[in-house]
Amino acid sequence: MLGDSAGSLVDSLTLRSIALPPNRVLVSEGEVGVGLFRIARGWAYRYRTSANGCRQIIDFLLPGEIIGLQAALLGAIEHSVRSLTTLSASALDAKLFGVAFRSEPDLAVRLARHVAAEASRVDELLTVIGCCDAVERLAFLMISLYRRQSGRGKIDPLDCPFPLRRQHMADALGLTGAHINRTLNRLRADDIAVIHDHHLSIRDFPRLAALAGTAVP
Amino acid sequence: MLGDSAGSLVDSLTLRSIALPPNRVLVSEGEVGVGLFRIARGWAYRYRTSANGCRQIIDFLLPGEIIGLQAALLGAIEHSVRSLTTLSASALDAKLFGVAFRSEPDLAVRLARHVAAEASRVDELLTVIGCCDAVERLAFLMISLYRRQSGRGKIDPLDCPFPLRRQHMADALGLTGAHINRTLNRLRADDIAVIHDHHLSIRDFPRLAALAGTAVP
DNA sequence: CGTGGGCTTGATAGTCCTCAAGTCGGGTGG
DNA sequence: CCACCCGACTTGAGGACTATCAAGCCCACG
Repeated sequence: MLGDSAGSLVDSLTLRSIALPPNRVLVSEGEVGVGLFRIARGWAYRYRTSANGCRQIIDFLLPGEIIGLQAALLGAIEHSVRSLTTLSASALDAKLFGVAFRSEPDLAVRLARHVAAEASRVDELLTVIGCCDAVERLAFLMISLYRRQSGRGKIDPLDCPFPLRRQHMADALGLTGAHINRTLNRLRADDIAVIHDHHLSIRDFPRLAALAGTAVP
Repeated sequence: MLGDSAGSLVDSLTLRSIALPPNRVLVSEGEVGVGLFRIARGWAYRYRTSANGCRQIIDFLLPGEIIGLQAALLGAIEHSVRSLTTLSASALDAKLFGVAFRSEPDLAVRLARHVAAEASRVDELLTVIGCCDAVERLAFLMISLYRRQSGRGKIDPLDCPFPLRRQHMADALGLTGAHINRTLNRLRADDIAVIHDHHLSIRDFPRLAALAGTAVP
């Protein structure tokens, strides 16, 4: 997500590498010394826990992306982050900000753009949850994660890794695991898309895209 | 929302002032020459239209806040903005960014923080819509808009302007106008909060805050 | 081989939507 | 000044979608 030229500076601020098994906490809501990481391999997700105990997944984080930017800017952190798969990441020095904003305006712009792009994705998810039914929500999640992976090249056409459990999809889309299951069944019965063995196979891209409410490109 | 020292630079980049009646478009989804505004008086809101024609209000924008930051950072704009009330705002020069990020790191940080704060509000709204029922959603919206106004001082305790129509609340919370109405009735019957004549009166702050899932401070 | 977690499925119930009719108030034109 | 009209609000009845709860299944793992 960050361009090449930024890589060198980011690399120079790398403190240490970490490796995590799936489902471990990276950052916990309310922490003060906020962590800043860059994902090398694996997926993570960002979530909040509502007062009634229910979890809302806000965004998924893929390799190359940065964890904790929003938190570092705001000082306090309002969400938690967990590994979704086995994860390896590098911890970055928080003074990346001081450096970036003072002496590297291009990197600063890039970081700000990263925050804005993340925000735009959340806007989109909010719109889908607020406006769409279960089939459309699931279609959106599939198309969205498929595109984010294909954007980084080397993706089999119409097939990509999809490491989410039923419960992750449910918590991301404001549904229950049971209903996710029924909805997946419908998508499979209609021969639109199938999730099997942690892989997504898109059988009918145009129809899936139409359900997701996105253009076909 | 921006500190005083930033004001001078922001002011120096003011191009012209505009005034709008309620319910007018400021920025339209998909535009290229993106506008950047700072609200002087009145409220606006930011929304997206989903493929099925339904509208999702993503955030409300109050006096002092900046419209179009996310859009300016990303180049393309993914949402629309409308005036909620009579609105006056100043248009800012888009080269604010070039200037800010190159020669005014403090302002750059502040702008980035503004984007992050907006993003955090959207995260929160997403969590509420994904996890909570109608009463809790409405309570959240009330507390949230009450706090944003009281944060800027001079607010009658437990009473504040609330210029939203039923349909605005519905579109912000993923409900329908009819159900908003029934839910408002319940909050009034339980003597928790009342909306009357575009004003919100909080009758029982602790219970409203509990429903909203926020601490009482 | 037992155990636990994730997945699957059914029956039932609740929340919220849809649609439609009726009310109210403010603005406009005669 | 009054009649009219339109938009916003209100309320009811019925139905759709999704949640809840519970049970059974399967596989990986100890």
